[in-house]
Amino acid sequence: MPNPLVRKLEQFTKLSDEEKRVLEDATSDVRVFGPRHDIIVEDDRPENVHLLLEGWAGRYKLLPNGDRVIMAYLIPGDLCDIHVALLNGMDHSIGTLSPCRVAFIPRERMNTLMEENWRLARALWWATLVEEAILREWLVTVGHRPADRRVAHLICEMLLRSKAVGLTEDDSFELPLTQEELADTMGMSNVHMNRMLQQLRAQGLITTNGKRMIVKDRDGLFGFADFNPNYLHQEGGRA
Amino acid sequence: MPNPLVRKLEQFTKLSDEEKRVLEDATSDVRVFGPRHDIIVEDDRPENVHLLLEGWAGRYKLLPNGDRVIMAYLIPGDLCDIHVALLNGMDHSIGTLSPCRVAFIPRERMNTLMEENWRLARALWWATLVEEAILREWLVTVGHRPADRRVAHLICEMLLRSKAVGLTEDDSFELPLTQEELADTMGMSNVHMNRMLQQLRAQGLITTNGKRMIVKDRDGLFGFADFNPNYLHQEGGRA
DNA sequence: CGCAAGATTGAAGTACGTCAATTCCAGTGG
DNA sequence: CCACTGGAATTGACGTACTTCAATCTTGCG
Repeated sequence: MPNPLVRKLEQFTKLSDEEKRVLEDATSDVRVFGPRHDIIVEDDRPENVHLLLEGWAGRYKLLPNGDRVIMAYLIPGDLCDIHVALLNGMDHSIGTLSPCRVAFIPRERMNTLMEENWRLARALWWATLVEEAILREWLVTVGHRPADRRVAHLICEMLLRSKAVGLTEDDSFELPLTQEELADTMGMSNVHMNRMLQQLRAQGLITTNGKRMIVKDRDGLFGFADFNPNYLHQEGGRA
Repeated sequence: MPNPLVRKLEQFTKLSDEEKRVLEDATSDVRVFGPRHDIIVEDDRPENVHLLLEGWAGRYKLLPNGDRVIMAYLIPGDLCDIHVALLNGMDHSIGTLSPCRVAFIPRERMNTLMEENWRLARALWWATLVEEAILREWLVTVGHRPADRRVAHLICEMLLRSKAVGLTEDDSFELPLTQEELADTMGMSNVHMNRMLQQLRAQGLITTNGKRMIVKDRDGLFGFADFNPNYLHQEGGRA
């Protein structure tokens, strides 16, 4: 199985064997977590950068009123926190959503790796810019789309992101989240999330089978969600 | 007047005279725009990176239903689009909100500049990570805070960001936006934005004088907004 | 001084939240 | 193999924070 980070970065630029080796080497310290387990919490200044190899995790904050806000989903190939290689500390927490396999990369190692190899640094930067683009789209979705299209849009995105790391089968993928977690992500109540999912099923756009999300009418869903995948920047990078 | 980009990056790390000179040199091609003028539009692959020297601009998208969504405010010192130095194209547009002075930096120049100077590249990367952190906080705000606190939170942020580039006087700053633009930012109607501003005035937290926003009770406003400035990463960078 | 954009107000509708049951289901132990 | 259990999904009734529409009032500016 190829390293999912390598796979992801190669969407942006071809990596040399040497570069791939460096990345592979860095991801040798692998640890396993159960679901709902914190990897880093706010204000930490961890000594490691974390790369998700298997499972889903999420960035989140807890509000004084008790609300949990999920601001991003992390899937295999995603780096949790190059931030800490550059920023002062975490302004949010990261926790697993499903069981996960996570590679721990020492922060210093990451730093020298980037300093010594501009191409690699650039590829990693590219990955954070894509993350930022996703965040912008979520902001649009949460702020300006009605609840049903919000849910539809999220499903479209996670279908494509899952596909990009080889985790789809036809148009279905594992969505290992509860409706409450989905609701905390899209800024709505779990009750309403439930109703919107039912509606999408009734519209014939999706089916679910346990934790598996099956997109029955891909074009229909994309259209309904007003989904433009350009923000995922998946077309393969610049020459 | 010092270059606002230099000023900003020095929040992260001390720059050498040589590094400052390189940045100054790069920002020699300056152009002026009136308000509501596009600098880059979606799907562009512009030949220049744009640095805001004076005025306010915003990242936005237009939705099929006609909604305009403003996803970020750019103020002096902010880079509009290092994205295009790395990504395939713009997934959103950038337009001025007030009259602006903008420096045009050739994309290729930016690329070689970063490639040749890792410290500078790192500082620029840091800036994009801060931007990402702001985006996360907006997502929290828009998705999970009631409208009155949403507005309050935005005012807190823009007060601190303005202060960081020397654009405040006591606790007041220029907010050159219409209520409709503010509403498009926070995902609410202009009518409701108007009412929330009135409420904040009635609570004695703010006053306005034309386009000037005056924070009358800073602690009160911070408290009401549940504002934690950690996400702005303004304490000065790592050693 | 006059005009257009922006700010403000009121009234009426609605998409969503909250609360509280009830049902479903995967996992566990007997 | 089945009964038990606790979390998740689902349902219904009801309340409310927002939106929309439409009018009026204010302000900056030529």
